[in-house]
Amino acid sequence: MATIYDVSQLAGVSLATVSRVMNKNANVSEKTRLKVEAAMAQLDYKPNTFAQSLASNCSNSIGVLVSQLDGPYYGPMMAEIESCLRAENKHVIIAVGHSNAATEIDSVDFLLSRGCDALILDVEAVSDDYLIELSQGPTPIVLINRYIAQISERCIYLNNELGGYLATRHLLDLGHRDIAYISGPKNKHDACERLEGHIRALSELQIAFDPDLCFEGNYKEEAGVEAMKFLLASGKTFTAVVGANDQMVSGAISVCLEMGMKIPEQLSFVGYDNIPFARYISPKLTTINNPIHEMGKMAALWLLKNVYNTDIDVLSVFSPELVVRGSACARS
Amino acid sequence: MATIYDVSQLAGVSLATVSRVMNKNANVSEKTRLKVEAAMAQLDYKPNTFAQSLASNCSNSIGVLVSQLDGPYYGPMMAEIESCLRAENKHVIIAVGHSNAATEIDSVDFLLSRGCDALILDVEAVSDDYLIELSQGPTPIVLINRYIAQISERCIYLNNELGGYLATRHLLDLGHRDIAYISGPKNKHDACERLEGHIRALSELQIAFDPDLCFEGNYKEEAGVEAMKFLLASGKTFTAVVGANDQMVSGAISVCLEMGMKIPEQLSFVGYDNIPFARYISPKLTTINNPIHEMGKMAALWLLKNVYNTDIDVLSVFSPELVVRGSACARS
DNA sequence: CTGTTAGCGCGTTCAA
DNA sequence: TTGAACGCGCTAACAG
Repeated sequence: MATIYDVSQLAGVSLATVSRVMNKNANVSEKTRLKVEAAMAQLDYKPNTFAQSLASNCSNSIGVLVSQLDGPYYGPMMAEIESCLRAENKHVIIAVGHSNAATEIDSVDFLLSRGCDALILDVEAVSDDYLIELSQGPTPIVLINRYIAQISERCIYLNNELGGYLATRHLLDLGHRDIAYISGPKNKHDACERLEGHIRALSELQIAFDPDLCFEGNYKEEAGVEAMKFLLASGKTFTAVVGANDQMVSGAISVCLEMGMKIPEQLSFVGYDNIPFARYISPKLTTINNPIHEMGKMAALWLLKNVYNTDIDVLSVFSPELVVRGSACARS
Repeated sequence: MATIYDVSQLAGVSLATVSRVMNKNANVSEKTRLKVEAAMAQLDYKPNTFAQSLASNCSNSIGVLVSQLDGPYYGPMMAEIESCLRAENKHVIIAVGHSNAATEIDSVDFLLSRGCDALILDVEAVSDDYLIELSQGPTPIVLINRYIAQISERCIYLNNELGGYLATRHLLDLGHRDIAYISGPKNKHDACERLEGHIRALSELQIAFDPDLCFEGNYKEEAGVEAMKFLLASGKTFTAVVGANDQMVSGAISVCLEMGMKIPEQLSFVGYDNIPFARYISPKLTTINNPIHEMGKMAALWLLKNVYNTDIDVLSVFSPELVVRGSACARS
């Protein structure tokens, strides 16, 4: 493997000059620059990134911590992050937190020990205080899907409460009054916020929230089937159900269909997230769009701008939006 | 940040000794080892991975190149790879190839330039020759989802032809004789192999393959809807359709459902891959299980064993298997 | 605009 | 079993 030294010899210049042409910025005369570039090409020279990192204390790597890698949710986000960063020749190191505080902290340490220049975190179990303290450390962080007032400028966040509100509001507008709710795990911020939105929509029409009509699931399909079975067995009346994410709704719908129910005629459903599959499920899911890939993009661009001083525009904010498809209809 | 030097001072030993206790193997007396460990703890010492990599020429990082990150397919694989590698304190750097030769090659170069100790590649567009040559380079590679005879020991591979055979065979066994096929892109190995399996099953019963009953899609849901529209409009008779992956089948089913058709009574479907969502689609997909996450695991373990000499057992081989659910029934 | 010279933090001989 | 010394490949002052 050719080193910077070999290049400098071949080009007849010093190490420093070679280093200068590599790192653009400095002033090098056209002539010597061409000489050096020719030498680099001839030797097929590739800089050693470890040496660069050691000397410059910059690794050009970003750590990305997500709570899971399987499931339909994080793929689009990772894809955006990778492509934005890659375009600037940064690389991404991944870690998975499994929504578990110990694992999340361990993952952060892992990423930090790997010398990441910055971290993109989608963490759920860890405390606000931990994150605030972390944000004061030497490595910049950006939070996805979480809002902490003290470090709000580092939070890339969707208004989950509003999304929950919109979902339920849609059903209310369609005439439904008895609306069941399949919640995400109560220990997750987004799950609580979505539920709050649901309750707010209800209260606008003076409808009391009925805890018996609410089932707490874990965001997976299987929880949706459990929830539906529970709700159906409860003997309670309801003409619509809101799910805290599309996966649970799809699980819930599957049990209804299996029982021969007509969806949405007999029961309306509204989901949340608008995962790619939502439009190919039958019936097509009416849901709340969660622009998770855009949030990934924004996180990446934010870092490019604030950590690497790249000259780019960071996107503006975004809001949850209702996507009307076929899983909810007017109350008969 | 404390360095090895600080630790050596505090412990009253030399740099080399500290280095020795970090890298276990060497002989250090119990007494001095404890002294050093105490010093490391007191200083909260964390080794600088760049310096380690530079000096040892080993980065403890594995590059993983997949063709896409969104979609239901690669998530489970990435999850397995991350967890296996992470357990051994290796980290994974990701890159996306987008099934495009230039991008794939660029990604490999990118990963290589990042000093990865080894590469896990899921590439489709690049030639066999390129991969064979790459495998002779200094950085070990493992191929997922691809078989190249000359480097077979580095290929982690599912028998796609057999899977295609099983899918069609199942429909044949159910009495179907006119079977449409929604193929993946013909420039992808797995797509061709699956189709070959389909044709073999057909030929076992002396049924000629009818090109008019075959539509080439791009593995996405949307291609499934296009395919279905095309097949329905063709005027050809068929009672069943095999899709080269679950996503296209779900797209295809969605158009049938929208037209009011009864699935599977009027038309049977068999998919491929058994993506997590397959069991929550309505009707639940009969499909071919593709143990992609196990392949990811195997790739990771193989590297641990062969590159890092970790003492672990590598999994045995696996085969595609039919998963019977509700999207295909006997011909009426 | 270019060259010289120190490090960056650690692994690894080679002696002792 | 331990320590001294060198080198990994590159960046960043500082001089000129």
